[in-house]
Amino acid sequence: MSPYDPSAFPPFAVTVDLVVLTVRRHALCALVVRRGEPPFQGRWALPGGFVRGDEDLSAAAARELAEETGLCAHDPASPGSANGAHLEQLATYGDPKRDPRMRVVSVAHLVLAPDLPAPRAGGDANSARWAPVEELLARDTAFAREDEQEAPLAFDHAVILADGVERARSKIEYSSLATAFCPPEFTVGELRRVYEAVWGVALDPRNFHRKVTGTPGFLVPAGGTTTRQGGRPAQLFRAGGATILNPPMLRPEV
Amino acid sequence: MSPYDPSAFPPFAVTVDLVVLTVRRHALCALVVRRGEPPFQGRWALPGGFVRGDEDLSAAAARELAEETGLCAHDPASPGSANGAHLEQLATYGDPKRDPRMRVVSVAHLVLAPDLPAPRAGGDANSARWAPVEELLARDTAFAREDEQEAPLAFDHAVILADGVERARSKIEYSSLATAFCPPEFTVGELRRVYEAVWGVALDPRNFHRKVTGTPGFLVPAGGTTTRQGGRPAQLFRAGGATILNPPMLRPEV
DNA sequence: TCAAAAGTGTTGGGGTTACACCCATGG
DNA sequence: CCATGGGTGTAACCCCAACACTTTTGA
Repeated sequence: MSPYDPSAFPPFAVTVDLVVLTVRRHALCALVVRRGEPPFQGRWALPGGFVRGDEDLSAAAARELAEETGLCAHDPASPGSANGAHLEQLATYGDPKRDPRMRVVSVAHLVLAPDLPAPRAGGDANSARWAPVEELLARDTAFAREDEQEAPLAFDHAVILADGVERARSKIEYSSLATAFCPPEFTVGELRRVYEAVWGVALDPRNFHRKVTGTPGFLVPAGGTTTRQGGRPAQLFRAGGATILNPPMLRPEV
Repeated sequence: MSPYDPSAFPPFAVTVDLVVLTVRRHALCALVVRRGEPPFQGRWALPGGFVRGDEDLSAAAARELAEETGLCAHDPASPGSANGAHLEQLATYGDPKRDPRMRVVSVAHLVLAPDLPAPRAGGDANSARWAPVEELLARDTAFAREDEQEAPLAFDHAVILADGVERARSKIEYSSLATAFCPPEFTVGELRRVYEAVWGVALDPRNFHRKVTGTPGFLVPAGGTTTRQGGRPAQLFRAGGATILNPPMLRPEV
């Protein structure tokens, strides 16, 4: 049996699905789109689509991201343009029955973006929204056996979303990834509120300040101050070159 | 354009590749097989194969593992049989040109196994071996532009291997995964030598002992002692129920 | 003046490092 | 007896949690 023989292997459809996270109104939110076709018609789902025949996986993810949000992805592996959100591969989901139509293997990607204007989904603003993660995942469990319409996300997207959220939660512990949720210039307090929203905990502002300003390369002063959060003016920072945090930021144990 | 239309998406071949790691003679080793066919005929490659049409990704990885090594995989997600090696999904590689024959997306998996008798590759012992990862990855860079025959692993397998090794190196920091490299019963010294081999560093035996025995749930006494390492008899342990280590094991910085 | 947020100083405790020291076996 | 690895004790040190306290703005 030659490896060139097309009958030697079954054909698969390959897609990318996106877990796009942001922090809005002190809550961790994910981008979801409403499905216009069966299966799961009218239900919310993660954005995504087919990988093209000549396209790399990360390129497909970046393309879908641009199509759905207008965001410009910044894959650390292939340093792209600025203004970019963080993009990384998350995991691959290939259960034979995950799509009732055919055999689909989906390579999920994780995107972390600063707070943005309302999303657009191919120009249709009604069919895309930022939803609090807590709501999406709680609905998954609590409403599962009640109302089919209020049930989980389409396909296995609740699992993918949960995996993406968990990845984000652990990765901001030991990396500077939390700055991907912030605008280019931000204050220490704004960065702290990112951690608090993603982890769902309260952090001591004084110790947090010492920690992040005392880690070399994490933050660099941007030269100005702002009072947009009220109170005493706060120094503005940009993300520094450091990508890993050692020692890590400690997450309080609930 | 209906999603049911087969012409709406290009067909892909989907494979699993395995990064199977073990510790032999105080060195971290990976399982490689010799390719019998072009492309890369005669070169070493990671074991792997096509995913079947009705098969889950982790099931395909476990099947390939059994076929190549006789190992029984123990996927934490789907608790299987005992005697099992640790198996987890690593990452997915889908560059359009990674296989010159056709469009292949490979879902790489990471396997951690205790030291084993010489591997068998479909009964052919000559075509499979444990190779020190240092050698496999050094050859990748040092010999790349000299002798084509001594060049890197086939396809993009050097990258996949490097990613798998990096995953293993970081994961033993904050999890009890290092015990997957040990036989069912092992001593603290044997576990320490696993860490030393994977990280390529020397650890203080006294502090290591205190650390692992002082972490609740990491190790449970198995009730006996052994002198197989020489010196004073050492207590035997089994892996405890704890899977995450908090605080983590600290890796000395080079 | 007061509330709110930004910062700094200080103290106590847990965990790690480095190393002195003892224990138990095989050769 | 001595080399080898196993295991305990201890002091210095680093980092973090907790919290008192000062600074600087807007309302």
